[in-house]
Amino acid sequence: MNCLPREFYARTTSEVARDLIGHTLVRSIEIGRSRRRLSGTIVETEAYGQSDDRASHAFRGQSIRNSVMFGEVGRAYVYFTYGTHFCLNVSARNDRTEAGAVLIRSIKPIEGIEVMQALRVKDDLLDLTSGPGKLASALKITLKDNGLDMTSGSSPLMIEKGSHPCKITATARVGITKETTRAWRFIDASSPFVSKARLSLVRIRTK
DNA sequence: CGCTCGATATTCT
DNA sequence: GAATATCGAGCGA
Repeated sequence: MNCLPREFYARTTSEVARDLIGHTLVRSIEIGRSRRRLSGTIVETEAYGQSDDRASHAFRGQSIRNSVMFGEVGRAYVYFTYGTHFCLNVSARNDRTEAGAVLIRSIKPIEGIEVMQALRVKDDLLDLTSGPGKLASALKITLKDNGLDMTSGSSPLMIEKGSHPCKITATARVGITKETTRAWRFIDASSPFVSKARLSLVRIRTK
């Protein structure tokens, strides 16, 4: 359909993370007997590598949890963390790398906003999907979605082509304690829908 | 506003 | 046992 093709994800994870900004995350869920389409524009991502990246889940090799990071690119890697939240990644890496993924941190809500508000039990648009845990909750993403093909138009979770913004900013990743100086977080700096990351951790470097 | 802290399950040491 | 790719309530200014 209109999905980003598999080849899009077969590149260096930081390039994929940067280029995902502006594309559209699309979610299809069942409510009773009908299907609802939820979507939003990706405005914030983070790249995670493997043996070169001590902050990556894949750093110590393959396990049950991170196996999607080692498999086919363009698939959903969902994990559970802090006992309460799910986070959505898409697997990506170039052909010289064993594993990698891009964490989708924030989207700007577009379609199915009232459904997201009900799932989040919150109305404020700026607080609806501005963070990886919030976004997963608003789109009803759980471990059941781990491994879904995000390049297929028939998948309940996919990424469609959007318009790439002209100005993207790279900053340090947030919420990690290792490799904190690497500028592998990418945001559409003009969007108010990026997460409110602790500013003290963010070193701005305009690209 | 901004900062601190507790929740809470899975993974890692 | 400790740490965790987080969030939101509660507090003080």
